Amino acid sequence: MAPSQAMPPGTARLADVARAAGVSAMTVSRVLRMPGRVAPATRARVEEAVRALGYVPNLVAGALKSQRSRIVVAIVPTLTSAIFAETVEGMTEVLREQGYQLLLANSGYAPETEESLVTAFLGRRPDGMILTGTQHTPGARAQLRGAGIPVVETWELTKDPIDMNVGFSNRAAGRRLTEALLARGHRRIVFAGVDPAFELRSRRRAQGYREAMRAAGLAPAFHRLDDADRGLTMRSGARAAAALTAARPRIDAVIFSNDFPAFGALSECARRGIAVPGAFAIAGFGDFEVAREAHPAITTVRVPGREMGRRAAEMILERIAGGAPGPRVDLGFEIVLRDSA
Amino acid sequence: MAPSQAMPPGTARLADVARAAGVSAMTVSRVLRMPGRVAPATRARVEEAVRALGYVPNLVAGALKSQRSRIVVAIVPTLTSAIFAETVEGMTEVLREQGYQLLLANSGYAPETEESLVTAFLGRRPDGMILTGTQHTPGARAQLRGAGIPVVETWELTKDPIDMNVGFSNRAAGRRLTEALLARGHRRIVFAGVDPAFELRSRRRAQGYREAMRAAGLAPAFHRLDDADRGLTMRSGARAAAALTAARPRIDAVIFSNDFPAFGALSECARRGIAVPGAFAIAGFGDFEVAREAHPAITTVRVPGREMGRRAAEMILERIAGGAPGPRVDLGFEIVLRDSA
DNA sequence: GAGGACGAGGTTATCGATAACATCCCGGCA
DNA sequence: TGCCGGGATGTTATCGATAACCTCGTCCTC
Repeated sequence: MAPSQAMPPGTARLADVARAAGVSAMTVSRVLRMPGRVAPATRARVEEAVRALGYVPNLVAGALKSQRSRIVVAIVPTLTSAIFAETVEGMTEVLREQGYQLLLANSGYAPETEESLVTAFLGRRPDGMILTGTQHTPGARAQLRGAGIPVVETWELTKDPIDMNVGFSNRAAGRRLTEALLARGHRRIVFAGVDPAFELRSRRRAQGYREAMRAAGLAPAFHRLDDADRGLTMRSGARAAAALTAARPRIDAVIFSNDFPAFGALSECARRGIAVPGAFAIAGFGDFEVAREAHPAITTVRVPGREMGRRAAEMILERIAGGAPGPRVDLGFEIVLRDSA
Repeated sequence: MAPSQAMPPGTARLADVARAAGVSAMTVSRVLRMPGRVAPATRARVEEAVRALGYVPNLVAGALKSQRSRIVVAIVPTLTSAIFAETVEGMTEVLREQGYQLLLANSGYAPETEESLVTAFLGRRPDGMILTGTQHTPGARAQLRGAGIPVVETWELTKDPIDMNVGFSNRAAGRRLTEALLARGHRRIVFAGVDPAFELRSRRRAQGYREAMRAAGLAPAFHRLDDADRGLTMRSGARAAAALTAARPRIDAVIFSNDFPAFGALSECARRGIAVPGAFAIAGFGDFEVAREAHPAITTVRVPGREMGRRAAEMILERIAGGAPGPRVDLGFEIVLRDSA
């Protein structure tokens, strides 16, 4: 008979399978979770019954009794930035192998939204939580500390993590990129980013930039991108280029806090017939595909997006398994010199 | 006393709150879910107790008893394509307002992976499921039909949906875009997409393209993008441009099944000094930001990514609430003529 | 041949909330 | 005055699985 004849959802329960196989419910449960501990003949009978009934274990019930939900929560600022999407994919890859599932939400870069998401998700009793950045409300921190589950903060390094931390130094990246531009002979270099009050990561990069400029005896300058929604758009970069290429005295180079506005600026220069990097050099951040494929290709910083997701998930799983991974992992970054600066 | 003093996770239960407030557990439950049915004075006492104990309702237990998980599952091919990410964001926006949460996974474009995800997720007893595309294994379809939950298939239209369907006609979009290029005087037009065996949506677009070509008395031609991982990359478009611009007789225009390879092709032409659209016209699909911001800007098809996500979520919620939304919603598309073709 | 170690499987008692039903109390109306 | 209706709250019985504990053989060892 067909495994999935019409049946009201959740019709088959563990007990039904047990009856069909002539064993106890516990034995069925064991077959499903620890097949090694059941005699082969019994196991075969149970597996057959599972198949015949189209039984799908109710993980909700299992989670309640066992106090392990096999769910990990991830909160990212946005999914539409390819870079966070990669981090999320990295997480799902690792979690899926271990039978864990990912509950996802985006905070829209707002810590208050993040806090309310944390509250709501904690109700699911997740086995772990992965956050983006280290900027969280005191309420969110308190709840997470109190929840007693492994927590990983990603995309930045901090000395005071809620629990664990995997990322890279945005500040060092900003500094090194600036130094690279200085080495190429640029002097009047501007940093363009969103309102630093909102985006800590971008602020850190700007900070590194400033250090490098000052160390070279030059004056740092910040240009604020006018992204209403804080999502870093190409358009905002184009507008920035329009403004900055007109500045006098002439600006040599602009470092954007993200490859998208950097690309927008590059395009704007193409439209205006401004030579890049000859008349105006451009650098970005993130090493998205568009930076590699643009013409000229964009100098940028490669960051370990997917790897951060994988490591974060691995750290959570290791802790669940009873291990004690180091609290802080620096995955580094890489300056990628291309033609645009 | 502080709301969140150190406490073993999940310490406070409904019963604890009830005791602290001097009421029964049921009353606390009512305050949380149907505040209107509790006398104001009682409600205030309960709310105070909730706050004092830092109580977070255990949704796992609630889901088990009530048979409503307030979870909706979404399966997308990939998150790294900005377009699916937008769809997912649309879903989370709508679901969050109603207290629902999104369980997410990516199938990597593989129907078999999708099926195993469906099985795994069904164990969570979700209240609804949203899939991408209409190409699913028989096993997945059977499970979903049998699960008795609302299901929405997105990004395509089908006459035989598992349950509900929201999308647009990829075929009509392909046809209309081709017609637009024909109207602009292009004759030798090639369609470039990934292996049609894998990506039904792209195949449908190619089909529309073929229809338009034949209707104009022209021979259609397909160029296969060599994307190993089926993720549509800019790089593959660049390689395609390298090959196609060398073809003799000359090719007038190429329609890419996605804006990313279209952009890659555009860049490759810039590198080679080939005039676009003069010597080689390029069109894409999706209306991603890069299409709008590239120079020249890319002619493409705007598709309602976010809106599909929102509508899919709304349809699920409406069904849960007892309504019966129409089974099929066509959100249309829009041809966006720009400079590249 | 007794002791016991171990493998296989069963029993029992929850996990924490909520649906369904029961109770109580009070005001209004005949 | 007595009865009824309904708002406010309490009681009871699960939802479906699993941790922890227990039983029963079997086979090995000294």
